[in-house]
Amino acid sequence: MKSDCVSKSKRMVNEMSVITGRLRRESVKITGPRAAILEILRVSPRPLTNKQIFAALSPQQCDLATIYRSMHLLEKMRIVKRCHFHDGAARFELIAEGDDGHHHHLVCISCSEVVEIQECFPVELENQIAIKNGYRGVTHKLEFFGVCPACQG
Amino acid sequence: MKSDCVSKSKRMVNEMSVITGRLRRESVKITGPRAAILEILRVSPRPLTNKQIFAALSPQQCDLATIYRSMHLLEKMRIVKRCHFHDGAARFELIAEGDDGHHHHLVCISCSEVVEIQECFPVELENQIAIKNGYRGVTHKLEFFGVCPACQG
DNA sequence: CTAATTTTGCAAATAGTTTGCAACTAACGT
DNA sequence: ACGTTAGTTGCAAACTATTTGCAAAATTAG
Repeated sequence: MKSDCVSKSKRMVNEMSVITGRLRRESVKITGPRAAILEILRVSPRPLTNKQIFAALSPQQCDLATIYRSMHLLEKMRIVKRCHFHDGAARFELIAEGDDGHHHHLVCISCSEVVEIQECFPVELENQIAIKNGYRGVTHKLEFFGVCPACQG
Repeated sequence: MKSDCVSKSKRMVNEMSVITGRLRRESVKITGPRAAILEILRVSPRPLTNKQIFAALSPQQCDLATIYRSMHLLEKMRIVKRCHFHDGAARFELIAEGDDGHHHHLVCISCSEVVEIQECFPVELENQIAIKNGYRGVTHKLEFFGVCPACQG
């Protein structure tokens, strides 16, 4: 039995072998760039922009265009989730296997610190909205913004 | 008393005179481009991108850059609200005088039809989130996405 | 009407993202 | 281990949204 006693966080579930298994299953090649990108995301405590991922890679480990292409692929495979903090750049974070990746963030408008939020928009209310308007397959995008403790003057 | 019996919608409150009054009060000049832009927004049933506003104007009534600048100004003055449907371009809609402009949208992922939604994320829940994380001045951005009645195969 | 000041048009600069294409490589079968 | 082959990558160029410098033009106060 492992002596590793890191708290059972989402990150523990995202073992590289689990992810690469999923890739293989869908006959997506596990290349150097992809492994490197996934490793960056795996250890990041917050969603990253493509540029941030690029910067986190060892010098020229892969092209920025490859990161963009990888994120599209991983997003389609539901391995990463795209989120928008409305500063112009998309951000990505790993979705744990088995998790639907649906959660939200609280972002500091001053220092950009990001907290993952478990609370969600009430399902019944969302259903009501869908029914009232005749829409099907309704989902939502929700992000919170405020000033973090450290940035409160 | 007016015989006009259009339903008392948000649009009725946005009389041009009311808006120009606000501009004058803050010594912002009422120029041709600004009046034209505001008129476009006033009659639009949905938020518009800068490019859509530009297209809606009479041929070369104003430059695209002027629209961008105007939207920044109007946003700062809280005359328009910026919203994001996550398709790469910001959209803007008029905020009625007295209204805080806080509401959300339900967007069809197929035809982009937009419905304005009155339901909102529960305040108590938002407060809980703020307190739990020590954040101040917490607000949120929320948009719904689904398939509208007309697009349901 | 004129001065003072703001605003605009135009063009060029940014920033994020996408794409064509030839060179490259992981994965599979042998 | 080795070649085949389809999926991938790097590079550069193209695109889209947005911003900005600056001289010319327009609004408003007096």
